Amino acid sequence: MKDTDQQVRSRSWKQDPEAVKADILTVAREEFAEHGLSGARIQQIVERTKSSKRMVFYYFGDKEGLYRAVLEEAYRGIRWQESELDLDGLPPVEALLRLVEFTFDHHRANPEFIRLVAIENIHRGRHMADMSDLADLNRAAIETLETICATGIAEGVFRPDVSPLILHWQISAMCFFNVANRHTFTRNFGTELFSDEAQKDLRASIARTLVEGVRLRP
Amino acid sequence: MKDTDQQVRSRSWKQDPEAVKADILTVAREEFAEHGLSGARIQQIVERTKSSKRMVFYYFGDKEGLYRAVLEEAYRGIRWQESELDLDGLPPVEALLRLVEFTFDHHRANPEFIRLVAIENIHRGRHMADMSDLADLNRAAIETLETICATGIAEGVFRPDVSPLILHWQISAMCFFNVANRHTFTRNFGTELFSDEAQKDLRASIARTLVEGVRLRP
DNA sequence: AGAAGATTGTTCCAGACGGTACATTGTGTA
DNA sequence: TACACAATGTACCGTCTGGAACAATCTTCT
Repeated sequence: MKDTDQQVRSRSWKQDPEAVKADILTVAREEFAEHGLSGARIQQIVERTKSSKRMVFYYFGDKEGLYRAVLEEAYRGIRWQESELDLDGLPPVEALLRLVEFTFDHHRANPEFIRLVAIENIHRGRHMADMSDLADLNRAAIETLETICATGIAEGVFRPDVSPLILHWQISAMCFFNVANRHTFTRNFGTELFSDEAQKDLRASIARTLVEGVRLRP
Repeated sequence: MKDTDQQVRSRSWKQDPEAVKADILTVAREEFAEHGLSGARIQQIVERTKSSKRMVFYYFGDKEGLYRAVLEEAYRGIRWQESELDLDGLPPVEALLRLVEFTFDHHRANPEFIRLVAIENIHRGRHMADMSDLADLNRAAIETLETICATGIAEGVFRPDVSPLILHWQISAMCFFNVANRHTFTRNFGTELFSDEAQKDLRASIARTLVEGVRLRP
């Protein structure tokens, strides 16, 4: 019994349900993000898995169940990453600037998630009906902006009528579009805006736009 | 031969290929916008048509051919509508404001088109490869903004470094997101921003943001 | 009228697809 | 060890789907 082989896990050497589920979810996420709910093929998912078709239906019920699980885990993962950002103590303009830049980079770094959200919107959000635990995470996102706005207004640098929700909406819009609509935009207007340098400029540009949009003027 | 029955058309009374094509395209557009390329069913399309499955393949080759035709016509239709807007002679700030508001309304009024674009982005714009005649229409969109920006800079009300392309990108981002991501946004943050009145405010808010973003400050 | 090509109807199919039945093996517990 | 249940392998199925074959009918041109 060398514990170099079997780690701290009390699990056996042959069956590992959690690992199987995780394996399936990882592959399924990629396939759904690539081809959508109807476009993804269970067979194709299974082939890239160490598991079998049998197990997919065993653990997730049906195709939609698998899709829902993928979506839910995707949201959880993303929100968790977001919580890494700490803006406490920064002056409001600086905080907003950082938040925009962070969101921009964050979206850019997670195109698979963006695709899943776009796909779910095509389905009119039908599959998010009962994802109850998202509420807290979303509230956190808004609260961050509420703090920034409150401070900004108090210090007299933000317009007194800025809406944290609208501001969040605007940040999301810009950052989401940059990833989600990259392809059609490129086909229509060229790749000009999507080189690494151009993206840096773009990021600065939208950060500025959003900051100027909330700034109070004498 | 009463010409109350047959209009000016020199066509016969029984065969009308153009009408058949148009009929198929209309229904196909709705189905593709609703379910995506892989999700749409040819049978379902045909059932809502006065025509038959046979004709779909006769005129459009295969499913992808039909999809491509739908996409192309959708773009053509939209751009044509856009050309109705006339901003000549307006002061630049006013012109930009109007353009943003017009785009906002325009996108909102054409959710089917927005969905098609979102779907095509999921496919990485693969099906727009040879839609050559879009180039002109797109250039027109940019040229409008170039004029506005040039005037604005000349009059000293716009920053001298504004980029018409980036400005267009920003306008598109906001207006597209409002329609495309409505569902997931609603699930996450409530319907608050999507009542008719709230949309009015939102429209004003993004118009202001974008205008302030280009404004030159002393 | 009649040939030639365009348009349409009917019927069928080969494969793919999501999902299931049945049997077997692993595993924690008494 | 023996039981009960969870996890897995294998093989199979009914249906749906995009598409094709074959044949008939319109329409135009000579």
